[in-house]
Amino acid sequence: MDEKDIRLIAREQFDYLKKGTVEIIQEEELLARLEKSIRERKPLRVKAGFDPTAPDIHLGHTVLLRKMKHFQDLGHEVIFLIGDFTGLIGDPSGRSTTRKPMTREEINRNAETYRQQIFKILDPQKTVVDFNSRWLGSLTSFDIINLTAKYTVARLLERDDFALRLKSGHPICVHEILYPLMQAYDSVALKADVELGGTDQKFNLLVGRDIQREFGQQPQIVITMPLLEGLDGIEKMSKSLGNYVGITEPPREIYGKIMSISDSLMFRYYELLTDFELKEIEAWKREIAAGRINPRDLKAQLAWTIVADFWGQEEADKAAREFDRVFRHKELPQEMTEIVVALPQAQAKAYSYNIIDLLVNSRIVSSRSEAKRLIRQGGVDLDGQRVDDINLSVDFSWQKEHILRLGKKRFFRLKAPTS
RNA sequence: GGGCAGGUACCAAAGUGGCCAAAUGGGGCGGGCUGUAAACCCGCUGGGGUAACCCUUCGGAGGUUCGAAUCCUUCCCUGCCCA
Repeated sequence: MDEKDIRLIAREQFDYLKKGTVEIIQEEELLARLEKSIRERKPLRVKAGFDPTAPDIHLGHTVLLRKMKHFQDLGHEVIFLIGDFTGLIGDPSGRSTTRKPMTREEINRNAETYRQQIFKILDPQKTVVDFNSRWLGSLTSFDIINLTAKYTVARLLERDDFALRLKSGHPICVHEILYPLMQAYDSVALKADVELGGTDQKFNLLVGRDIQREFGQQPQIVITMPLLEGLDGIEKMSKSLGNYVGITEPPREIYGKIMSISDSLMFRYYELLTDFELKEIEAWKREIAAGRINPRDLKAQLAWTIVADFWGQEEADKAAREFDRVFRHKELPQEMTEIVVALPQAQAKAYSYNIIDLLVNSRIVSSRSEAKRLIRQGGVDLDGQRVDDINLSVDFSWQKEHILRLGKKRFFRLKAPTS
């Protein structure tokens, strides 16, 4: 292979990798390193760190995972680093308050869940899963002092999160300041060529470059990926905000959640979560503006595609059918949560139960006040009839089951006790 | 170690003796409109009660008072300034 070919292939790889990124620091460095990798037949070491806080991987994570996959497609070595040690500290990124440190057990459990989930996207054969406690856990106090001596307080405090907290009078603990240094040291330990992260990680990733240089290594190339907005379209997708879609959620849930996003968010999701070409997506926008495409159909295609990614096409078809059935044709879902009604004998009068008791005792709602509130607001439906009387008694003596609907989305099949 | 300012519901933030289950905004939930859209409009958002009303809540624990989120004591937590 001559130099010209090498340059050509490197360029091709570069373009493939650049798609969807926010920033590559530095582009020329990446190009140069791709060339070197091809020339020496040595794959690049690509690192991405994950905090073991969320037991569920959601679509937000997949933006990054998909980029990791792209590196794998090109034969590079991808290291999925579970920050089990740094998890004990808590990443201050984007935080206005100190993160609560996790326990060892929680971290282990979450780490295991990660392992089980990431291979829905990454190639298990080509993925190295590592834990940073492997090296961080055995650093001596001396090592740590030595590490901290390589950076200044001012540089650590200049980052936005800290500056903001400092200004608004929120506490910053010393261990939080140390976080970026620890993450940077991961790059040293792994001799990373590239580190991937969300845009919120930019600061940490850059510290990695500086620290690697201090340790006599060539600084890693930093690639940042956009943060995916959550279902609300405003905040970033996160478990704690509850605006997320977990990749292990049932197909129907994923489908439904995607269908509920706004049209503008839909395009964002297309861009970051599917392999559709940007050109095609832009064309759709024009078609919608011209009234030639119903955005609903496009959204259905998005929902289908995402479900198919994680559950296969058959499940995606099923989810789509079920969705149409329940929400377009207003029919009952095929599967509903079944609840066997069981009330204390004293309250059971010939298998006739008060609606409030029914809701509370079957734990569908958490208090009697809430049950009343729901009924008064017209949010409770029994066998297709809106319940407007909070004293309604539900008869199970001749009819063995009832269909209960709460709001628009929650369905229950209530069954009489079998005894 | 000293001085000052704070800690209010899911979050932010008013309230500084009774009119406070606690303004307002956000979030959430329900209804309307719709494409389960989004946006928008209306309502609800501690618990018990059909209701009158009662019970629990304003960092923790005590106290003053007929009555405390509000006053006092003490403890815990946070920020700022000084050392």
